[in-house]
Amino acid sequence: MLDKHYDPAAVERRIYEAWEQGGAFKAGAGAKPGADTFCIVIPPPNVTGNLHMGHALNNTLQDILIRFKRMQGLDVLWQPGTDHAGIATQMVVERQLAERGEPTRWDMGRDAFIERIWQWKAQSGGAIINQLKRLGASCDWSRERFTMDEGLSAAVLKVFVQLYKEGLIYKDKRLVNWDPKLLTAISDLEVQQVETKGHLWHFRYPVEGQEGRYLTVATTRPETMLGDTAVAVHPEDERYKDLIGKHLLLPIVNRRIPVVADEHADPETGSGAVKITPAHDFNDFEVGKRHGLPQINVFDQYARIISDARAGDFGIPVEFQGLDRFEARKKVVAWFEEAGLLEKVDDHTLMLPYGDRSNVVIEPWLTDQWYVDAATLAKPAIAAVETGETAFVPKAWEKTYFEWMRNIQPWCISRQLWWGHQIPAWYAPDGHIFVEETEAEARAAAEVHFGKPVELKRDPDVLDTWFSSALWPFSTLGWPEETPELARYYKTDVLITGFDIIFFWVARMMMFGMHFMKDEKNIPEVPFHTVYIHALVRDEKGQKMSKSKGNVIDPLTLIDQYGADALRFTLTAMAAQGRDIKLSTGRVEGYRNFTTKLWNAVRFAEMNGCARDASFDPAKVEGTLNRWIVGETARTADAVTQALDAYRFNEAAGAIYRFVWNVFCDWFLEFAKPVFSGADEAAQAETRATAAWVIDRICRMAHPIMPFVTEEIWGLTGGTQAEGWLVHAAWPEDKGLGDKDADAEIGWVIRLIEGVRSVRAEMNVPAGAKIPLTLKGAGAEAAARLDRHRDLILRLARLESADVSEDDTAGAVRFVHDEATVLLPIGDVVDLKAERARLEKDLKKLEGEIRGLDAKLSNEKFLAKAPEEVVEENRERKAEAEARKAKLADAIAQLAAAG
RNA sequence: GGGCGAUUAGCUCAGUGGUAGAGCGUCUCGUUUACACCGAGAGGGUCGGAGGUUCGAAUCCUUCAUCGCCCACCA
Repeated sequence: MLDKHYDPAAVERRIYEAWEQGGAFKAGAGAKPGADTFCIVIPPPNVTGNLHMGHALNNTLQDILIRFKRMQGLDVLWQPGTDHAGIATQMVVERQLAERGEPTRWDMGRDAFIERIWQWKAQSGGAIINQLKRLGASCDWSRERFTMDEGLSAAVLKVFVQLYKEGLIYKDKRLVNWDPKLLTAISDLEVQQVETKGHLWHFRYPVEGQEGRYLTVATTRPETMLGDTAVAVHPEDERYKDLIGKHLLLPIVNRRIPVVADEHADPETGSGAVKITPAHDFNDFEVGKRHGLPQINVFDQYARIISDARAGDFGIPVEFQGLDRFEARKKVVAWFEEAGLLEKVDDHTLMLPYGDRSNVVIEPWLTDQWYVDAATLAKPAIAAVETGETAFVPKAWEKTYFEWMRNIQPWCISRQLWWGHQIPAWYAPDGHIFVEETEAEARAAAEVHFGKPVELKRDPDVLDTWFSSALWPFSTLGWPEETPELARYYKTDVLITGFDIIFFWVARMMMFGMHFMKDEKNIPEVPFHTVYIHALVRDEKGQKMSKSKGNVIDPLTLIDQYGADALRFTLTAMAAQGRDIKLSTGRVEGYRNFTTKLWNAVRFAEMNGCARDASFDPAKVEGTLNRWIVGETARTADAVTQALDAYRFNEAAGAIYRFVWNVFCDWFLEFAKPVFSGADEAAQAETRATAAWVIDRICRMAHPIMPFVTEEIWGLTGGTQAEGWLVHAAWPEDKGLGDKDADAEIGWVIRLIEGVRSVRAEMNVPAGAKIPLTLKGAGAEAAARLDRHRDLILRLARLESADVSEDDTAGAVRFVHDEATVLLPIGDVVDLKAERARLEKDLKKLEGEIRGLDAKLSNEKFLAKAPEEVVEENRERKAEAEARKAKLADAIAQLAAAG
């Protein structure tokens, strides 16, 4: 016996545990023999992470596809795992050390610190895996991987070494985005440009040999002037043309710097003269290279002014040495002001680069780093999307992908961290680099090179976390080993992710996948044929959820409150192919109510003895009601299938919602009530079996979206004996069921009941009052329909009687129902004036409709150019409207006669 | 500076050439073989503005307005 309210908290844990213990999600479980494969690799969440709303949406959508394909009998693998998240994880553990007053990572040393992180991972890492389970994710957990586990690390080494030997990975000294808090380089993608209100300082630089003449430069970064090695002006700029080739005397450091002509200087901007600091600005770096300027690095790794021997060489006064960059800025500005060389200060809005993890201003800094030649790797990855080998859904995202990939910059992959894949490069004392998968191989190579053994030192840096993520679609399947899984499931099918990850991850998987994986004809093979890009989840006001704003909705709280199914259904229903989802808890509550509604419908069916009948054949039902609901069910299942095939998740959810609530509950079950309590045993038996069959179909088609409640119902209604878990039950393929006669007849009854209800409510007929109904002018079919369904019409319209008759009752309330007029003689209750007003309102509306249709149908161009079926449809509508109009006019006349 | 997107009922959003929809909220009525996490009914929109294409436009095009996002080295 089902409880009155479904209790997700109690049911979900039990069911998930049973699924897992029963191996329900194992690769290939439940597949038909010889079935095709369907594989999704999960976007690996950070091992430090907690499930947020974005994960909930992302994994709900993946789970829907996985469960859908699994039920269709495919050999399904949903490959799970987590990401070691280099910076994030190292920060978490460092913070923990600080909180506990334990030694810092510097105190304990690299090996001990890494060991410490592994301990942390064993204890508290991967909480998100359990959270994914609470959401209902049906991953093959027996295959869970971690980007730092042995196999994946081997894959990383192999990829790095091969790319190095192919010349696609190289080391270079150039400006990088340096994070002076985390003390590491980061890639362009990890830099966030933030609009900031600042100032533009105008400094006067004295011209050498021309007493009293100055060249004014404008800068947003005064402190970098200590490293200036030139000033650039536009070659055509008349104001400064005579100064080109002359020299300036750089204040404070008394450095003699040239005025160079360079297109980079824009006469319209600032003063038209640009200070050039090649070691601290990306543009200036390029200008410096063009003019062979020295690169003077005035910052240390903390972005403080250097204070070692070089400081003196560069002429940096002692009082500036060791200052933080922002302190140095103040001091430089003060110096210029005092010296009378500060021309003016303007307010200025500029974009400042911030590190996405550290949230400090990033410093362009000159260092040696490792780079991937992304431009070369991007070429086949671009072509694969151009040819459609991999397609984005929605397609508009391809444009974003192309734009980035066609302008791709070298990818800086080295990080000055400890947690991650250490770069497999060893240095000989003379600086010669040996890149091999193991130290032994590096030694051997060095011995060959030098003709004798030499001492080697390994590069201390680790790789960008996204480097290992880029291998995820094949490394998780076993590569570089030639595993059966790799052969079977690569290429994978669909990748589901948010648009913010297209550059970080999707593009890089495309590049690496195509470089390392080849099909049987040795042609590069993409990692997946479809990339589904979903929206970002925001709060109900449309703001990005963030801890600092305090507007974070925790999916686990919602699961506790409303159940995982309700959350999943909400996210699915809102997953239209757009940019973002504004989530409100009211919506979740609404879909929680939906699960309760479904639950109660099943409970009602159970109370009325509806049980599965193995011999039931939906194609052979006889009762009109049953033929109708069988057809509705099949149509809904078909709509859901089509929606899921097209990744229109919201449409699938909408179809199920409407069918369960507005068709099955509102009408079928109500219509079934008189049958259940009636005397016709044959009809009763068929209706019971039909109801049970429909519930079975609902369970199946709703299972991908709401797996828990459907599995529970399926089990309680005897599903498990027949087919095992609902997880593995066959997806409904009931096309062609139902018939038009039944649809027409049930539709007629529904409209009749709705008509009566509407009139009753509008005329304020007390809900408890039973009134007689007369159907006037009814044809034979209408009379028969009334006869066949009299019981339930009486019941649902709250009537005393319902008969066909040509007798008119003066003063009856009336409405038009197809060819007939419905008369409801409600005697004293009728307010004739109100009734007349009601009818005239209807008439007016109808006349407006007819006018519109007339205009269309008398338009010759419309008749000539519109498709025949549209014209025909309009004709029918007009005929119908005219008939209704005549009936209404008649009704008003009757009323006038009565009054 | 370049690109993308949004603007539809009080709110949150579907719909993307052929009779304007849902959820929530509002109002009225209601315990009738499940469900008040319910049922019945009602009200509510010139689909951001202006042009255009079309027999027909919320839907396609142009333009304007407002809001948002992404990319970019402008001192």
